[in-house]
Amino acid sequence: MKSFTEILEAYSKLSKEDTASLKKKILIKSIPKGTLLQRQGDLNSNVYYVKKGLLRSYSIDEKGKEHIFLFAPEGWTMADGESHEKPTDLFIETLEDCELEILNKRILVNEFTSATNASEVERSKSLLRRIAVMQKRIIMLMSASALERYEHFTKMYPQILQRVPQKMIASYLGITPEALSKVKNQRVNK
Amino acid sequence: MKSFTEILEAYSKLSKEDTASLKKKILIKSIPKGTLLQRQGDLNSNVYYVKKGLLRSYSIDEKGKEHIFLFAPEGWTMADGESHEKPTDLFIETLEDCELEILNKRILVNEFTSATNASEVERSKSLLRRIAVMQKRIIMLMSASALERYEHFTKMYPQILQRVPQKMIASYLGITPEALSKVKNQRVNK
DNA sequence: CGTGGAGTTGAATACGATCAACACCGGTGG
DNA sequence: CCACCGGTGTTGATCGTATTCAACTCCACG
Repeated sequence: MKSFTEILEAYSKLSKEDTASLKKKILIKSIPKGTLLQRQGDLNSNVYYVKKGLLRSYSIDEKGKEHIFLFAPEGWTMADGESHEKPTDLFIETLEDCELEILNKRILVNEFTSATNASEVERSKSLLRRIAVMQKRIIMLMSASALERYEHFTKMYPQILQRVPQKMIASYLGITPEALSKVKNQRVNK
Repeated sequence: MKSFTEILEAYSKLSKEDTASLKKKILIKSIPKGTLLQRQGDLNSNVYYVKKGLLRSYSIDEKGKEHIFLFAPEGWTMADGESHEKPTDLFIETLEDCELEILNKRILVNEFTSATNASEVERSKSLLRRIAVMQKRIIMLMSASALERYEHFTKMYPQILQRVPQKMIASYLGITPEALSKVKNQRVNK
């Protein structure tokens, strides 16, 4: 995975001024072990490229349990949040002393969108949305019981619920059809 | 979510010739319920935009079990595979009679990369790689036991294994620290 | 030293998987 | 028109895996 500056250097078609101005906005920082870089609910998140050290991102569910979402060792980038407008879902923390390249997401989006074309922006947005959906799914699979997953699904995708056989819902939720059938009964008895 | 043609129409900065040539390559097809559009291991995959109907993507694990990865109703796009060079991980199937916009991935990549700048291509690639990782993680969470997840982790991320406390590995795998400890014992007794 | 976090072990429990039997259609062919 | 069939969903009994809770060891670090 290439670092921000490497990407910028590989830039062939962006103008020199754009490249230079964006490059100025990348912070390079040394940050000690155990620092919280971002917390759940933060607006205005950053993107981190790990030059040295190790990061983790994690969420804390309603029951107070931590779920690690991703480790990012040297050469990886860590980011969270579909857009720079919505609050983040994850905490990001240094697990070792780190050297990081830090790029503010709002700046990233603004600079890039002005320097590039509409279709690519659209494409990126759609990929980011997809990532956000998958991220929520992973947290769900790690933290929620069969019942909770089902209730979440019914809320999120009522239109799909009525159009596919139950066993496929079960398969999507990661449980057996029998388990789903039983879970639905528990549910009406409340 | 915008359809391919809508995106193309929103295009402001791509040249007219590029837009027109790409537009020609989008197939619009009606496809009956129950058709397999793509199977696990296919090369040369497509991207599908659902104008009408419903798609599902799923994988089949070593034990022969199906796991639904995603439903795509009207207005969603369905795609799989990090790049057009690697074999796909998923089956894609129509669950209803569908009307689809179909765009070949290789064509998409070739046209776009020639018409856009290096940094955006780099950015897209990095997002696609991230999606591929998450996709594998979801399949893993749905299909693998604690032991299998741990063994997979040790193979994939040996460098991380030695740098973080075990309870964090457990948290990443979606199991309790106690369970991980027990799983490791089972393991040496073989 | 002594204290607290990390890891291990064991016992009891809970949750979902598996297996088997059965009810309920919806469609097909006799 | 009805009988049959396969697929879907339900229910119950049993089993297995992971969770929970508690006790204990072992360091690392003050």
